Amino acid sequence: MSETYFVTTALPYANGPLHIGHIMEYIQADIWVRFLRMQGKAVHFVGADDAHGAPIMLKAQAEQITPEALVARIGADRPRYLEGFLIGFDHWHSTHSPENTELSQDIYRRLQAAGLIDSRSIEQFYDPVQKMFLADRYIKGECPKCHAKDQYGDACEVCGSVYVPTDLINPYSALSGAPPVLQRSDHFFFQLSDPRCVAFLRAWLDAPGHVQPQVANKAREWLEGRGERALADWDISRDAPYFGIPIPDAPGKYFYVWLDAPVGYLAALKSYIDSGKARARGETRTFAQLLGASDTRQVHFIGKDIIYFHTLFWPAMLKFAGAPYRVPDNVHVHGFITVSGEKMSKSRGTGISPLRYLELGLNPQWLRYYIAAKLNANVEDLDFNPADFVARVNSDLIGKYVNIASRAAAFISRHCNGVIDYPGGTAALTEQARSVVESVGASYGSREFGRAMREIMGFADRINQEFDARQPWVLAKDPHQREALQDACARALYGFKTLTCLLAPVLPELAERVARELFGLDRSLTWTDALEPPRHIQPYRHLMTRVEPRQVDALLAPGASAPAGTTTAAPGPSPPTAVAAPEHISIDEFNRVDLRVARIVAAEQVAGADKLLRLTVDLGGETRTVFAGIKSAYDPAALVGRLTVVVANLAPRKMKFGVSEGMVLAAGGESGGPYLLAPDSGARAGMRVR
RNA sequence: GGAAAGGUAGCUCAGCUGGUUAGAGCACGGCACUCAUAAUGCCGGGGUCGAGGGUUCGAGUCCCUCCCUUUCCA
Repeated sequence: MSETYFVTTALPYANGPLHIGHIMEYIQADIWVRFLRMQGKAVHFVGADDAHGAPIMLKAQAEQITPEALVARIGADRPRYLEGFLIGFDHWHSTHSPENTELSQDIYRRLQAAGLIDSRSIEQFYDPVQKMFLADRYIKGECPKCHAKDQYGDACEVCGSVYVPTDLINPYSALSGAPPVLQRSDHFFFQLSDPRCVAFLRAWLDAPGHVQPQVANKAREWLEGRGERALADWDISRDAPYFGIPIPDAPGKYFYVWLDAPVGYLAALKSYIDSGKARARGETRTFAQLLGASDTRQVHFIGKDIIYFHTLFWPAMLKFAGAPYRVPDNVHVHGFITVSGEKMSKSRGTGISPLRYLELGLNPQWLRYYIAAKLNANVEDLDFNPADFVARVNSDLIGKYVNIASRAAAFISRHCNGVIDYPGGTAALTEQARSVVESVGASYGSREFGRAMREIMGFADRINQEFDARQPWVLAKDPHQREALQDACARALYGFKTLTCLLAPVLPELAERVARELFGLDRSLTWTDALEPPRHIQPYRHLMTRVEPRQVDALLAPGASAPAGTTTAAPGPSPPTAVAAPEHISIDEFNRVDLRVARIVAAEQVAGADKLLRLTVDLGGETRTVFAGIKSAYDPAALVGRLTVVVANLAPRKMKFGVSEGMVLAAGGESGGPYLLAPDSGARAGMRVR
């Protein structure tokens, strides 16, 4: 029996919608998976939401909902993206699940039994207002080196120095603004520095094929670090309150999110199998049997930012947890995607919104092809260049590939009644195609998709050249030349079928249509179909349209990267479309509005006002009084501590109850409201909103 | 600061262990063709292969130095 592949992609954090970087990774993995399947391999391809951790807990808190509700809302959005880009996960799960709890705790217990879990008392900053320990990123203060203000607890963004939070001068909690206090607590550590772990990881990294050479080098650097850079044990516990999985026999302690996140790969597989879905697709083994089988291949696709976790912690955890857990067979690392050479940034709103791409009606296969054409097996960044995208897709897919069917099929339908015959025989053609098929297969297998696309398009070029040389449009005018016409078109259509098989992993929908509509098959194409000459066709129907530069312009239009409704897809009636869209304003006009993140430090009823609350807001050092008409929807006590957005340069307005020095932003309409705006966790009072 | 990856035609990229006049696609110019939702074919212009040294009979390809870009240092 041949191998069974268990393939995963990195789990997206469940605090926001998927971005183009996620989609690129999924497309990469999906192409690889589809290729394996076309070759008849068994593949289980699963994903899940990474649902735990402090950021999700805090974001939920800010929105006044439970973390479960937040995670469920985000999770409900995933299928739109995955189906939209034709990403064929067999199953999508969540790390906030019974399976993940069970597996994480089981792995932990096994590591404990192996003597690799250690407990130590550590001293850490604690927020007395929020009543929780603070991760480095939630502590700010003055840089001990260059004395820049408001720097994070781990590193200074101004001078670049690295330190620990306790080095900060005048530290304060980014959550409450209160000065944090040092407090002791027992933490659990996974002893990565144990000689057994180090020896194992060394061997694992040295064995060829597990990871790309550059990745192994990077991991070895960490592994062999000396002195300050020495490999440290891994703090895997967090104290309550924490949204996570409880640590067995340790009340008030939870697994650090990065412990249970990769276990989510296994939880997704287990859920897929236990739910019966896998059985329905022919997988009869149990979770443990499948994982433990010697011919199973566990493969993870990840981005270069999380190499550390996937090449050190994760293999070591699995190794020392023991059977049936298996050490990853491959960790495939890719680079980032940039847009016009610029790094994608959620905060700056650059990048491409996948949802908007779909909403604008762009064909997902265009993007799949473009990404495939630029992807290789190295850890290199990939640039999305709009003009290049249009040129590449139109010229390769429409001009070269689809055009072959379009120009040859009409003759066969018109003059040969749809029957394809090969007066010149097919042996030579098949031989010619075979070398391409083998070469492209090798490229797909090694994830050299760019090379595969070049090889495929080179073949398409040759088919067009030959077709041209035979001048079938001339032959068609002479009834005595039917055989020559037949042969010319048959060769082109055979080539087209081969091309379609080779492109099927990238263009699954198109390949499906070609198989059924053009060649009249009642099944999907497989890899061996590439060398099977077609014998008849049905009338040609146009297969794919060109990309209009206009569409790409719309995709990249300012503000396009953050479509409304992605994170707040509230059910119920959609906003009244009758509201006239305001006239366009220039970016300069928009920039005149000084929007700021503000922390509500006090909120109180206003005597004599039936709609207003008096809010005291902190704009990052500056305190303002703002009156807001949100009394009907909010209890003042519940507002204290929340972050929201205010117009900071609104002219002060004298009201009956005092002067309002700004305006709080809230959404509302016929269906309800007002709903106060809340920034994502990580935003801080005083930040400019743009 | 340390490290990694990259810097090849206007754009996006190929160029394996060093070997004849450095390639492709797109874009551009010309020609041909008209079957194809103007698609296709042929020809052509265009590169001191980031800069400077070195090794070699010979370097885009190896070594050193420097410059630039991106990223990582949990």
